[in-house]
Amino acid sequence: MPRSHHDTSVDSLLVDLTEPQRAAVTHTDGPLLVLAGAGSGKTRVITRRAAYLAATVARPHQVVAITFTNKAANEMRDRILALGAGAGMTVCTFHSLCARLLRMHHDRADLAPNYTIFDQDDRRSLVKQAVRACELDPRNWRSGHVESAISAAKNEMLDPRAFAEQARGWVDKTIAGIYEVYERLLAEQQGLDFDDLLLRLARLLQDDDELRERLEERFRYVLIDEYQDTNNAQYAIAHLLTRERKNLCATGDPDQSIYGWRGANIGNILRFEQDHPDAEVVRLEQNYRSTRRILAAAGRLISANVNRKDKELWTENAEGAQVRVVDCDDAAAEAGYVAAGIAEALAAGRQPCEIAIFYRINALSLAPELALRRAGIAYQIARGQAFYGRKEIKDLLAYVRVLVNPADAVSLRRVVNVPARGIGKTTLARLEQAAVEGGRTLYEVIMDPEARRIAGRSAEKVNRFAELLASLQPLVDSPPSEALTEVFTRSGLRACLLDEEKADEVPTENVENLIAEAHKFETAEPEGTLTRWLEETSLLGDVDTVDESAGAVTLMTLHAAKGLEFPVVYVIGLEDGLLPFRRDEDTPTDLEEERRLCFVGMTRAMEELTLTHARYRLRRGQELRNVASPFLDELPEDEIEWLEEGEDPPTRRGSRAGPPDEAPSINPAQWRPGTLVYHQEHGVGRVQLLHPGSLNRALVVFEGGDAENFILEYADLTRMDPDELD
DNA sequence: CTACCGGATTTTTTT
DNA sequence: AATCCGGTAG
Repeated sequence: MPRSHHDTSVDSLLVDLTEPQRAAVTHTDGPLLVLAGAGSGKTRVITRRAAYLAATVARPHQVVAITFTNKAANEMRDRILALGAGAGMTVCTFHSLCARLLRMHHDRADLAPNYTIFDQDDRRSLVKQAVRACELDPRNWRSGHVESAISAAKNEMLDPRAFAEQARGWVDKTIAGIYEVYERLLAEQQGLDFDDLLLRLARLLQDDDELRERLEERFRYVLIDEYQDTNNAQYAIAHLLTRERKNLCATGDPDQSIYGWRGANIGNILRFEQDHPDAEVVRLEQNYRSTRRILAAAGRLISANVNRKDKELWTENAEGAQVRVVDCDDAAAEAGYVAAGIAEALAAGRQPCEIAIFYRINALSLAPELALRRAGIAYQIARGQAFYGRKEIKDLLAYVRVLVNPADAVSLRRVVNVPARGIGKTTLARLEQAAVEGGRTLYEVIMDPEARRIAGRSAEKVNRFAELLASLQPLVDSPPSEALTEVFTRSGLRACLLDEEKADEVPTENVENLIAEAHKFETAEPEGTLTRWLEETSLLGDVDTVDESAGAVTLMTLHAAKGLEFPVVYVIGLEDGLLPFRRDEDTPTDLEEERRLCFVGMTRAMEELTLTHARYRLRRGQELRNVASPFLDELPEDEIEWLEEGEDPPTRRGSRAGPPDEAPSINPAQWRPGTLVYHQEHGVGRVQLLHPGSLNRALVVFEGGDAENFILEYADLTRMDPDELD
């Protein structure tokens, strides 16, 4: 390639950058900290810099860029490729980098090559097992607390012994015991939990100088995004990988640190300059994303944080509309307001993918979902985990996991009697006992014709199960989609689902979608093994499933929203106790982190931002009076427009424009006592009583004798003509 | 061994 | 409200 051509392409990487952006991009060797405010073009800088490195001082494969989510990684990879440099660059999340390196160097890490990644559920079940093994009452040692204690310990890079040593009270000492057993169980099953992925790689790099040097040689330039949300293990990895060359580029924003609760250490970014006295520091404070008013509101909010480096974002963007703050009666009214506003925006020409709804907790998605459905507006929820958490999906995955890693007893136990094949608790307990006594895995015991006699009357059933497993085993070398399809049929899962399908064909569809996903994986990675696919699947995050091209409004938690942007944003549930969140009176809240979370949500908005609050909200089944979030009082009045729901809501002002409009308005005349209705779950019923009001409520009694109160505007009730009966 | 019932606990946020 | 667990009955 002629030299001049080369130079032009490098120039084109710089030509449209501002001075600080260019400084960040062209800094090649030595530590670099990019303090990038929200919307300051950080991704642009990272991608340009990666491409610049690959075009000047490094080969693409010597650059590794680490992001927070897979979605961010994919986008970044695409953008770098689009710049014409960087095929072969490593762009991935911390977790997937760790998973891959540990797999590659399993021998040095003292791991089985086919180790499996244990997710939250698996971890829970192992913790429970550990609690039982310690002869503690599972009711007093609720897994939630123990799990987070163990996770915290791992984030601090404390092994069970170190944890026991620093344990103060009796509670911690007991947890140390559980931790130890948990680790043993995990090791027996060749499993690593999410925290282990980081911890084990950090330890490996610490202990194995030769490997560390090899990896340093390979990854000469390390870029880490969202550095404010790294935990101690990630911090250690970052520094171990850059020990000789110090080519560590960290980008982030202390004001967007929102993962303290899972061990993220905001100190990592605040200390960067002390860690690296020779570091170049670039500040990006011009915002290209939001209108002036949105930025002013968000900036005022975040300035209320005391523990904070002062920083002022500015923009040359238009002033824009005022930020709307809306008081609503209850969650339904709030959702109705949001849905109506969205309908109007769509009517005005907005695309659905330009609109997002954020909330503090997942439970808040329910009301908006309902309202959007009633309004005929397509939406998607960023909740990838939920899909993989489905029963039928987990069951199928468990079979596949057993193929990949027969030592995985959590999965084996899950499938041993799914579909029901007459191997119950007693039999399983006997088999497990035999396993413990013989120092073998549960799988080995099941497969061993001798030991199987232990099963007594159920021996024949265990026999057949063993044969099934043996016959499935060869599928481990098949392409993932094929393995899944075969397992689905031969395990009897498919028949079982079809059997139950009478009313519900969704589970089968879900499995089909899973297989389709596997197909996609094979296309992208033709050499991809089942093991790799499983790995990728277990490391999928919630945001990773959102699809801009889906033509749908996006709903997600504030945490998931980090790094994204939308022209139109609604943040709902701005109530004291919800945002800022308060679990209960004696669990302290990190108010500053909550405020940063709110800040993150607000700064996702490019043009229109609406914050809503409901005076009454259902919490744990009870309706509670809620006070508006103190954060709302911290906003600058000039930039805010306060609205009462119903005062001048953006309801049908162009009444016929917009999508099929079955919006939350019903004709009360169509409803009277005696009206026949159909409900998905309860079947056919008859309206008994009506309570008209701003929302029409109705008491419905169903054929089965069930009686339910519904809000007609939102309930999934279909009116029936009398002659439709029978 | 399965099926069902009542009580307890849950979710705050996630790779 | 919904799920999950343990216990009991069949």
